[in-house]
Amino acid sequence: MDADTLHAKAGPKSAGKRERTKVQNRQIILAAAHQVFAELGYGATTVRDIIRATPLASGTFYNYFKSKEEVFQAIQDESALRIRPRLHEERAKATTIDEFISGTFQIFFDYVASDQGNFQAIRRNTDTLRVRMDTPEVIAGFEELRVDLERAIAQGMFPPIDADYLMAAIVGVAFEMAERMLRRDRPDTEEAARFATALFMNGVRNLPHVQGVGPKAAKDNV
Amino acid sequence: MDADTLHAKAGPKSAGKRERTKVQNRQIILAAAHQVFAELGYGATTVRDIIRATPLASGTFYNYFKSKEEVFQAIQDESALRIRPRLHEERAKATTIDEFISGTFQIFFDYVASDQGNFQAIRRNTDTLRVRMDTPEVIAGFEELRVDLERAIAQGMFPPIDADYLMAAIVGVAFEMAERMLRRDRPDTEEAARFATALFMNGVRNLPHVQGVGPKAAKDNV
Amino acid sequence: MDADTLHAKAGPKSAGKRERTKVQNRQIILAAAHQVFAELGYGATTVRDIIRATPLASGTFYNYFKSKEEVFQAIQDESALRIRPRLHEERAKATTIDEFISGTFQIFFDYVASDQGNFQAIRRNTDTLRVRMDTPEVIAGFEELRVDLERAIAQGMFPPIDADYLMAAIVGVAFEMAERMLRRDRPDTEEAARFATALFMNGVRNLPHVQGVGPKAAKDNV
Amino acid sequence: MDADTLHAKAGPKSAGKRERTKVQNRQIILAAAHQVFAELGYGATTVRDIIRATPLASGTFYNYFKSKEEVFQAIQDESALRIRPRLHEERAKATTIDEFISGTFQIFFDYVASDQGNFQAIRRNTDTLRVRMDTPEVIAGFEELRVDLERAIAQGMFPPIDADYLMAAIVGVAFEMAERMLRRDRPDTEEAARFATALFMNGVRNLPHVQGVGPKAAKDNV
DNA sequence: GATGAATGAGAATTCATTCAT
DNA sequence: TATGAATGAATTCTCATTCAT
Repeated sequence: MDADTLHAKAGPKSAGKRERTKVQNRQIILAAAHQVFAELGYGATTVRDIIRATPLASGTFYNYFKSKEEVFQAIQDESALRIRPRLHEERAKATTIDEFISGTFQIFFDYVASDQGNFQAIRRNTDTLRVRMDTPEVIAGFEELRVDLERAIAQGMFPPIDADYLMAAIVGVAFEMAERMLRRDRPDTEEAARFATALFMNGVRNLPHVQGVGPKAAKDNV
Repeated sequence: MDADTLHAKAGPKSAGKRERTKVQNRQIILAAAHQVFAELGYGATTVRDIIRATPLASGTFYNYFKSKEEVFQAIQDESALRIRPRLHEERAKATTIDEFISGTFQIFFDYVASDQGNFQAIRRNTDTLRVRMDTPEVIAGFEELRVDLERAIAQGMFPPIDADYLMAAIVGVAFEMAERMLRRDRPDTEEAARFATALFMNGVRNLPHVQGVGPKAAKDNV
Repeated sequence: MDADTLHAKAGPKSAGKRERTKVQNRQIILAAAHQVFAELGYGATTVRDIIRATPLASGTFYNYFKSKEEVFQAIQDESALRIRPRLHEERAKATTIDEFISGTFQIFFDYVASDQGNFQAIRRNTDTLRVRMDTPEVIAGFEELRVDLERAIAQGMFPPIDADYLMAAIVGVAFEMAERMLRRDRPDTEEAARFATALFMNGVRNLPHVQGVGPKAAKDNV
Repeated sequence: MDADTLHAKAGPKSAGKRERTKVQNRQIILAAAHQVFAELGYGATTVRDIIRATPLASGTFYNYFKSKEEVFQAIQDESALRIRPRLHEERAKATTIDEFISGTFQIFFDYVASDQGNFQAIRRNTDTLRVRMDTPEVIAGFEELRVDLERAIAQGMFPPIDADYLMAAIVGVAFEMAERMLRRDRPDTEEAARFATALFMNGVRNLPHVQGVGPKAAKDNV
């Protein structure tokens, strides 16, 4: 008999053991799925693999998700849900293009670096190079960026350019660079943000110079 | 023992028959795999799927390839052989960053827009549109880019920048913009290439201007 | 602890509440099972199906019944209680074979034609129409017939004929004709009962004559 | 190396070992399904049960049938296919109602008795009282009976009665009585045919009399 | 009593691969 | 070499039932 049982009437905040176990199990499954996706790649992992990485019974999985695709989408959604407010807030504060762009990349790379498991589960795949499912939350995140861009254009911060393509370019660079960044020995989010920002601000010819043609770590992991 | 086999023994003239059949079967399998990868994506396709898309018997598959991984590799090799000339020709002509970048995007967007079989747009659930990019051909194309990029830096055409990140940026923009482009009513590969090239050459502030805040087509297809 | 439970403890007046809920739940389960058996057929329905058709929790089911077999039995028992009066009334009035036979068919065809919920017509594949007869009520109905028939023979209303075969013949005709009847445009239970009764009373040569070789409706629905 | 291999070119009749094994396996599965349906009833048997009653691997089942329903239908079809010509031939020879009716029942009951496994598999069910799937062949058999009846009516052998209902009545009596007959200690097909014929010729009051109210065997098996 | 999540046995089905023909 | 049926491990998913709350 634990504390909760003793104080079952303490208030609405004590959700009850049942409720807590449910939330816990969902997290257990999501964490296990992370792990397995990151190890085997999305295409190669089976529901069994996920269950095996869990102390739960096979049937329990299906109390929470209908398929591995659904777990995957849940992971994506949670991710998008966590980062979206931060990105939006940062962009809202921006008064110049530079702030808008650099803020977006910095927040994104920081998030990715702090939540490696999540991002790697989504992006790193041994067999297929890219699997990205557009869950409602992810799409919403893209849309939010586009709306923010259109607002910035309307306000005159940006010139009247193709917001749809610019959104795509930002998203593409963010995701693809994030993946590369995580493969490096010591991911440096500021370096990545600086690179991306410089590219968007001044183009290829004004990117920061480096020693040699590229980082060693990258070569090993093509 | 079928007619072909019987003929093969009829005389020295048809001695090449067997050889030709072997080559043909290999091509049949590769073509089928090509098709199926494009439809289902590499991760989701099974050897059975490939065999089913073939007039051949299941056992025959194993006379040519050990697994779908091996077919994948073969397609990559063959497609690299086919794509390389186009890429090489274009990039070999490039003497400036501008030509290099614009050539790359133009080729890629043209390729995506024209090669229907490879880049089937598939709708998932209700509102999500994804484009299959995990196809041997595409991956080979990116590897090409990577190699060329490193060469260009080594030759001094590009400043000594982070080639790994630059490749990622190009790939990300290419991918993501391609998807957006395909959603538009009448995909305009030159417009897309112009946009991407301008971004990489001069940054956000010098992108081509448009009427209104964004193209109409994009709005319809969110 | 919900409102009902709280009320139950409010005072002596609602002391019967719990009892009433128990009876209600039993009825809820029986009604749901009734429905589901009619839809899926007895063989194909699972306990889960029954629970799903209920607002109750799965565990609750087992407070009332041990298995679907037990629910089946309970429905049979209850329906026998409900049907018996009608059957009894009709057959009790019968003093002749004719009345017995015609009463039986008339009741059965009326029952089938009227009780929509129980006798769902199901289409299999493309062209096959079947009528659900594997429902507790129907089975109970046939058992009734069997008992009554044996009683009638024992009472001397029928000659000492093979009751087992006669029961089989009546059941077979009832089943098969009922299905045919339901396929017709406007099922006419009296016509069907007249036909069956005439057959059993006087044989094929004295069946009611019709225009043409067969009813139009029947032809349309083969 | 068996005879077939040695004489592989003997002619089209020697189907080759592969072909023979295929036919054999199909028969093995059908026979096992018979057996299991008869033992457990259609509703309760699983594909696994059928496979278990077979020396074959689980996957092999699916080379032949997609589900237990399909096996069931195959059994029915084979059955119907075997008996239909005999029934038709007999009815074609008939010049009187009596011959038509008695021929039909006699052939049917003989067939059922000689092929008990088959019929029981189809009809005897512990859980649901009746499962009969109308496969194309079975439907064709019913239709054939109806056509024969309509022809007989047109020829004046039968009076102008409802052929559809009469067909249903004959089918119902045949199936239901057959089931009862098989449950008896020593199935007597002539007795059954006599009973059914007498019923259809002269009605209930002229059925053959028996000692007691019914056979002992029947009582045990209700 | 009511609840409904957990359980894990077991059912349906697919898979890659082999091998006799 | 081509064939394609056989294999049985592996996978997805459902089920009846239990039991802590």
